[in-house]
Amino acid sequence: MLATAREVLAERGFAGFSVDEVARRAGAGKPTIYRWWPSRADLLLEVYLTERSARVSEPETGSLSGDLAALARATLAAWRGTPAGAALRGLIAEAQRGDAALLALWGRFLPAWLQPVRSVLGDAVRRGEVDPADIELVVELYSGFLWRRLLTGQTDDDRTAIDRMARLIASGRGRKEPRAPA
Amino acid sequence: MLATAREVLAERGFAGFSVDEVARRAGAGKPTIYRWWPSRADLLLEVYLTERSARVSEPETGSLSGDLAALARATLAAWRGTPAGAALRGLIAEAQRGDAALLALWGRFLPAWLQPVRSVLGDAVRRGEVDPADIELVVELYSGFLWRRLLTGQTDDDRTAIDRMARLIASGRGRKEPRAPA
DNA sequence: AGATAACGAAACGATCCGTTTCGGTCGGTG
DNA sequence: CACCGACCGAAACGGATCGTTTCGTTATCT
Repeated sequence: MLATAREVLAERGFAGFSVDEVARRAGAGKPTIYRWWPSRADLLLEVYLTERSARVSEPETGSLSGDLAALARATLAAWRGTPAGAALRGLIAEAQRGDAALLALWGRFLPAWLQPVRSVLGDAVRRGEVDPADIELVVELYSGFLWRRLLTGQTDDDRTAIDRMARLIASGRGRKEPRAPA
Repeated sequence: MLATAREVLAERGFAGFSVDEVARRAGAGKPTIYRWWPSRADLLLEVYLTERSARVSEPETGSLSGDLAALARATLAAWRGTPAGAALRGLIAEAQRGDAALLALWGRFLPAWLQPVRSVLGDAVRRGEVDPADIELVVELYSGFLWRRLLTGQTDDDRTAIDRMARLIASGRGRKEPRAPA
């Protein structure tokens, strides 16, 4: 079932992803699909989560900028090479309808999605590389960078741009008084 | 006509924005709407452009971080207080369908949208505040920050976050070798 | 005044979501 | 071995929306 959804997303992208299409290909009835997933968005979400958790693992390069770059590259690779990218594009697009159920789903999904970045940032804080007060800023800039690339279809592995992004974000100059180097 | 579209967007957001609804309220026929705008997205786009060009003007604070912060706050204010925010949310959502015409529209719109940031960055380059090679990075981080906020509904005037974002982005530490101050 | 173009209203074809209905197939039971 | 009930695929339905077509009316221009 999920396999069929993945297949449709991979072949025709979010544009060609409809519940009817998935049901047809799976040789299943729509009621059966709606038995397990309350809405199309839930189906997209599950496709994304399974796909992504299987692919992206926590990097350990020793520096925040290295970790951020590795994480970003792995995420983009997963978006590029699996239906995860199409699924997330669909989720973001659908969330703009403002449906209450969608927003609830979103509220549960966003923190889960941000978990790897927060983990990497936690390490950096422990190393004294980042002021805890800067965490939210870094999370926002990092996710904004990746989402914008996803939504505009730029999921290619642009190493130099990603490295620059990671270095700038990790440089931590957002505070009024930069900390003296340890 | 545009006034009615603005009104619908303002009252019911992108969720309640349909061509039929606009036609009904305007006392006009749908064919008349489609005579001027080839698709719903074009209508959204024009609402956005008129709304935004009337509101956001180029800041001149003398520093890149100041300009970026002012620009970001003005943009968020326009999104918050006018139908422009709802219109852009709709445009971004609709673009995810991958329709060819949509992508063409997007290709013309994105550069126009980025023009104010690029202008501010041009000033900073002339002042020697920014390496021209960093322009794309700053543009990406700035737009990613704002879009992410728009798409998640966080259009409030979060001064401290915006200032931090502007300072970090403007600090220009993304290069391998930071330029020596002039 | 008469012809022509534009326009509002309504209906249409197509697509899609999410729900309901129907008929057949499989399990377990007396 | 015969029967009953739950599940499921298929199909149809109701509702919404986009973009198009048709039609009668109105307003404009000659």
